Amino acid sequence: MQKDNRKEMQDQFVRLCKAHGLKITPQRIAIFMALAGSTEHPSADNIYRSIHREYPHISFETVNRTLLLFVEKGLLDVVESFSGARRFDPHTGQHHHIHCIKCGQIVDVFEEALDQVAIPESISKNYHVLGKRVVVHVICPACQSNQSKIKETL
Amino acid sequence: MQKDNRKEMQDQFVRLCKAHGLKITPQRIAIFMALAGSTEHPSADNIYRSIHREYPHISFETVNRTLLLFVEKGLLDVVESFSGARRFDPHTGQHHHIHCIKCGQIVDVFEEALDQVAIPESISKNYHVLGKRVVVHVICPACQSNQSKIKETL
DNA sequence: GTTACTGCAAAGGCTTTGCAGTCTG
DNA sequence: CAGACTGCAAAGCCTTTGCAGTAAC
Repeated sequence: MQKDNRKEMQDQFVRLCKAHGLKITPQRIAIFMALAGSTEHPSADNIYRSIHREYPHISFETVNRTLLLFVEKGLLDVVESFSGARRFDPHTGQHHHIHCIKCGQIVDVFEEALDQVAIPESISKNYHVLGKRVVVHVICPACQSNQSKIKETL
Repeated sequence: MQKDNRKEMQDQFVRLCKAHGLKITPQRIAIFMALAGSTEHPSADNIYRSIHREYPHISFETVNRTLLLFVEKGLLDVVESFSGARRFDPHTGQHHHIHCIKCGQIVDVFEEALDQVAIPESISKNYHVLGKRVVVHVICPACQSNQSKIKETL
C-alpha cells in the first residue's frame, strides 16, 4: 500500500517532467517524493535534511535549484511568510493558511466558505488577478502552553 | 499644513514612547516619521536609505533594531512576504493586501466586505486567533506591460 | 553526441550580536 | 547617575552564481 503509493507518485512525477521537458534524475525524484509527503510547508533546508540521510550525496544547491525550477514550472508554490527562509507548498490549488506567529508553523485550511470570498471589483478592475488566500494569524496551542520556551522567529 | 502634520506626528510619537517606556531619541523620531509617510511596506533598508540623506549618522543596525522594537511594542506589523527582505507596515489595523508576484509591490486594501470574512469555527475552536488578512496575488499593470524588464524576486 | 543537470566553492544579500561609548530621563 | 540606546565590526543565516565534470535522452 505504502509502496504502491510511492510507485504511483513516481509515475506521476515522470509524467510531469515529460510534460515540462525536464530530465528525470534521481535527485529530482528524491526531492519530489520528499515534497509529496510533506504538509509543513518546508524550506529548502528542510527538504535537504529530510533526504540527506537516504541520499547523502545530494547537495543543498541542487535541492534549492530544483525547488525554484519546480516553482517556475508550476509544480510548487512559494508561500507567504514572515521572514526567515523561503517556504514551499506542494499544494498549488486554492486553499488557505493558518500561521502561528510564534513558531512559524503553517497549517493548511480547506474551507469552501473561504474559497468563496469575492475579490472586490476595485481590485479585479485594475489588476490581473492570479489568486487569493486568507491568512489567519494565531498562536498555536503548543506555543500557548510553552510561552517561555519558544522564541519567536518573526 | 505639512509642518503642522509633522508636529502632530511627533507629539503622537512622544505619547507612544511614554506609554511603552521607550526613550525618545533623534534616531527613533526620524524612523517613525519615515514610516508614517510610507505606504509601500518598506524594508529596513528602505527606511535606512530614506532617512540617510537627512541623517547620515544613523546606522543601519539602529534602524533595524528600532523597527523590531516597534514591532514588539505593537507600533508596527511585519507583513507576509514571498521572501527577500522583511517588510514593515505602519498600519496595524484590519486591512488586506495585493501582492504583485513580479515586482514584489504590496498595496493596501481597505474593504469592508473583506473585513467581514468569518473565520471558520474549525479554526477559532482550536487556535488563539489574533487576526486575519486576505492576500490577493496579481501581476500589477506596470509588470504587465514591462514583461521583459522586471525580474521576479520571488 | 548534445544539452541539461549536478556539486563545489565562493560570493552576495539580509539580519543579528557583543561590546564599548553615549545619551535620555 | 543608571539604564537604555547607538554605532561599529564581525559573524550568522539563507540564497545565488560560475564553472568544470557528469548523466539523461
